[in-house]
Amino acid sequence: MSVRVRIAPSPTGNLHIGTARTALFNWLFARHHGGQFILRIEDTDLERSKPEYVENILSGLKWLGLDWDEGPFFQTDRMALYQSGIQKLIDKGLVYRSYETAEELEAMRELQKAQKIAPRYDNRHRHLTKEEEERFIAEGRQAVLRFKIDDEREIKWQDMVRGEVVWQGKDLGGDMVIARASGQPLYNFVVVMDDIDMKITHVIRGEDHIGNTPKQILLYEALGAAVPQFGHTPLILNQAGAKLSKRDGATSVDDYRAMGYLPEAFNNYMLLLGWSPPDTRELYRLEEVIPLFDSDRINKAGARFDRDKLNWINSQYLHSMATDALLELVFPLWQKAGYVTETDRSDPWLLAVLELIKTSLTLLQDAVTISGYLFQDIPDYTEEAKSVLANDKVSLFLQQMIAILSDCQDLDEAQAKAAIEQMIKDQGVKKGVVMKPLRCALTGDVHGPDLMTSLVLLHQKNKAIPRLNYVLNGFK
RNA sequence: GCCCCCAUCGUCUAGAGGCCUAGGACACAUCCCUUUCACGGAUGCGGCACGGGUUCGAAUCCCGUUGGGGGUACCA
Repeated sequence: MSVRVRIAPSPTGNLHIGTARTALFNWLFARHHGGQFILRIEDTDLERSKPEYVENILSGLKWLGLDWDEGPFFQTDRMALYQSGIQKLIDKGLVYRSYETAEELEAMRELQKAQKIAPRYDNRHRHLTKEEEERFIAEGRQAVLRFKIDDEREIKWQDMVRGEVVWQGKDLGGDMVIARASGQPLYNFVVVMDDIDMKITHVIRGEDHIGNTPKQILLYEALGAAVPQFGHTPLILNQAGAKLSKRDGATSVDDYRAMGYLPEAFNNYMLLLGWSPPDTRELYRLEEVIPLFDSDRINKAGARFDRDKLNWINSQYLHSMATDALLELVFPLWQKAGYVTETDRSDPWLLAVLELIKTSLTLLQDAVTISGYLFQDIPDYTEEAKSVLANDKVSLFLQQMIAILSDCQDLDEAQAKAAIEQMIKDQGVKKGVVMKPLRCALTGDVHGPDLMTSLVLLHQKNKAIPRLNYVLNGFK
């Protein structure tokens, strides 16, 4: 039987990192086994589901390159299916109508809490007499549908990640509601109906679902369907070691996209959070892990999300990226910063700029901040740079540089270097004595990318001489 | 409270009883490269939660303790 897995996000928020990693694992599992990866939108919670979140989830998965083979399916389109399932369970006598009010259930739980026993539904309406039921109806009560759970049952499964997991029926919280009075079916039931209908063979999901699994297994049995394989992945934790929540700042894939992470890098990082390759290599593109990926190397313990490591991976991808491909990504950012316009797109000078700053990048956005001095007419001079330029001898170097540059419009790096070496020799000073003020005058800062290349690039755009003059004229 | 899951450097992890004097990566520190900042390279720092077993031998198996996490809905 061919492998069929799914990712089933709920559109109650933007694509969450945890969902994205579950999607990644499912996608890899499907690709590894030559199976199908299905996308299903779990929008049965009418109050919290929003169309814009559906959009966000779809675009996020696409951005990551996690293409799906079937779907997206929407649960709200499949109500007829759920109705038939409910009818089936009614016919089998496995569900019953339950008439408690919210207040009654609340009171029940309060009492249980006071008695220090586990809060659970006490199955009080499981065996209602006809008279009792009629009385509730006469009172105008609405009934939910509850699925009977046998307290004596022991449920066990062989988890793909954790091995054997055993659950006692009595710990499942009593008979479970599978549909509201309105007829709206609820999560645990709907998931099972869909997974049966979509012939899902392996359910790989977060550990937070582990307690749902025994309930769902019972539903599979009740519906006379084969139980799929389950695998519960560890959770992604925040810095404090707790489940990632909205309060932890950046938790959606979108946030990371906006911050300047590459999808390849983000995938690579998520992969390493909870899965480990068979050797010590850390950098993998998706296609490369397909042959390697399987559930047996998924870790059991939760993993903290570590920005330092993500940053390092992102920088590795950025540094090794082809410069023209990188330009495609950086150009819009430069445009936004006002550094370039559409007509500059094919300017080879831009490639040279990227070539220069590439190894300094951690985030895509760094390409804007780091390259700013090359695009401005006159850079912003830092206080530190100004104090370097305050030295008397500086003007001599700057004037000599102007002379060299004026003589040679298409100066190259070797020539520039030779000229400076000559200058150093003539003056009998150390290299830094010349380089430092020159850097400050040309770039406005004491630090930055290679000075020779910067000089050439600036001169090509006729920005070098004006800057030197600007400094010589007392920053005017 | 109850149930479930988990436990190796600060973080992510390798480790399936002897290959472990516990390996790799990030971070951190130092050095090299270098006009600077980065990049790159080298070195270093740093860990098997604890207590009992089992075994000739345990990071690895078992039990307990502790710690952490998840769940406990007419949410998903």
